Amino acid sequence: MAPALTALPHPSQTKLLDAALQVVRSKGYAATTVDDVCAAAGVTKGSFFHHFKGKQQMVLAAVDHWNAGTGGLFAQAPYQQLADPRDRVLGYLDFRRSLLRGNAPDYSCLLGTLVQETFDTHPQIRDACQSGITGHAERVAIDIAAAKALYAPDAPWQALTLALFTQATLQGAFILAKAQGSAGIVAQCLDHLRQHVAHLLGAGPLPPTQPPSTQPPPARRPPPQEPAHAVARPRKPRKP
Amino acid sequence: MAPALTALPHPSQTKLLDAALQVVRSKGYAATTVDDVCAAAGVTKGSFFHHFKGKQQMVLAAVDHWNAGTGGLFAQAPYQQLADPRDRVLGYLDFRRSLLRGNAPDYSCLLGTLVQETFDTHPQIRDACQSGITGHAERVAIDIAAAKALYAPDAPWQALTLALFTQATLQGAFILAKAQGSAGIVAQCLDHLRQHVAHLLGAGPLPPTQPPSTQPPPARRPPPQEPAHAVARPRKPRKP
DNA sequence: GACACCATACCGATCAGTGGGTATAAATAA
DNA sequence: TTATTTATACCCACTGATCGGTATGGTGTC
Repeated sequence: MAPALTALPHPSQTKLLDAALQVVRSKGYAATTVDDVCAAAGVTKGSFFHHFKGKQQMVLAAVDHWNAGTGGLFAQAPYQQLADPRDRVLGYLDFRRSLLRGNAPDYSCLLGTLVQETFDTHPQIRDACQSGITGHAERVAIDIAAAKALYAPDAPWQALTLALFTQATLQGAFILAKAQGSAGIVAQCLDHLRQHVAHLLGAGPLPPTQPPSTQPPPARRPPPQEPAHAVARPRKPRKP
Repeated sequence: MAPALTALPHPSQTKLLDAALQVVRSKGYAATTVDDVCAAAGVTKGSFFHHFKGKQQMVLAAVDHWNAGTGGLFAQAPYQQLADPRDRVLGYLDFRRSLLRGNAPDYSCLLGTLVQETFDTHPQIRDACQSGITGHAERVAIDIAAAKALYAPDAPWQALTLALFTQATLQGAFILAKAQGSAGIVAQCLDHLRQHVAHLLGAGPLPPTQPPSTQPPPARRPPPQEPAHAVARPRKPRKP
């Protein structure tokens, strides 16, 4: 399906989808009511059912909306400019860390939240989440595979499996962050993840680009030394 | 027959709690109805509300029931008999792998499923899950700390943080398993996790207890005794 | 007036929870 | 011994509220 020249989405529709991203990540799918989404978007139910066939179809559209947003976010991220694929892989993890602002509904993943409670009851939602997660992992795996070819060509592990491992760790870290009400655990998991990935890719314990920064108590930002590295404050998570 | 000081739970109550573990892990908290649990337990609603004050209180009791069950499971596990704490840590990960039988509702974690959709709306449930997850991680961290004292006393990482990292990876792997309808990804994540932990604890790439067995493509669980689920597709297309 | 968009009242289904009843058995009174 | 009370466990019909979805009508714009 190529929506190249299809109608530009109406502002109300975008407001509803943005609201859905926030509400669903806060309350889950089943507990999210249509009225919740309408209230968060500032529109009425009539508008909702004008733009969407029903709740499930709206959530499927929200998954596409999410994939489009995150896809653009990572495609534009500064780490993509790094020449060395290993630097891009580690830069990806550091970029993930830089996104940890606000509360769990702001930085956690819509797809992981959704699939958890719908995998057995809503096959379409499950499949949409599955393809979103796998698609993202495959994009990460491209850089991993390039780095592996350079630095660990004979290692027995697979690039896609390592990419899925990073996604699993992030998804699980979001769960722990929700449980303890703090994003600190996500940063600590990213520390371990970075160390493991760096080790698999032949980087020393102190990588050439930056120290791994395994400080348990706080979640401090690692100061990058890359040139074109402005403050990564993009526009993925919406709403306060 | 002198009963214990604490009243022995009635069989119907235990049946309801066991049913709740299964149903909640399948459908999540909000989508689980009291009638669902009663039907799965083979009792009626009257019995349900005789034993529990309401749905939320029943789930809180189910969390305790879960913690008691898993606590006993890990306390009795054979790896606990190993003398070397590092062997116990790696044995714990291998034991987690051995639990991957059946479908996602059978091997995934109640606490992670619950906290994902209740952390913002049901603080009591969130706190119960948080203490359950943290308590389990702290028990794992005891062996990790002992192994670290033996094999990596000066390493900069913390035992509890590594234990939480293992929990995050498992929780996230469960999410991916739900998305792709297969437990293979959990086994692959456990391979990576085992390698990272072994590396941090100074163990060689080939551990002494068992090979890591990184089969990349299918990673199907070999059907042990059950000839039942040759095809893991018993999904019921529930009406949205 | 044709159409996209939005507002509001309403409907039908669902579900947590209740009210009120039965069954059984142990303890207690006769 | 028999009768009565008490307590636990259980069942079922019902209800009040909620929520997804609909019906209908209004408003602006081409």
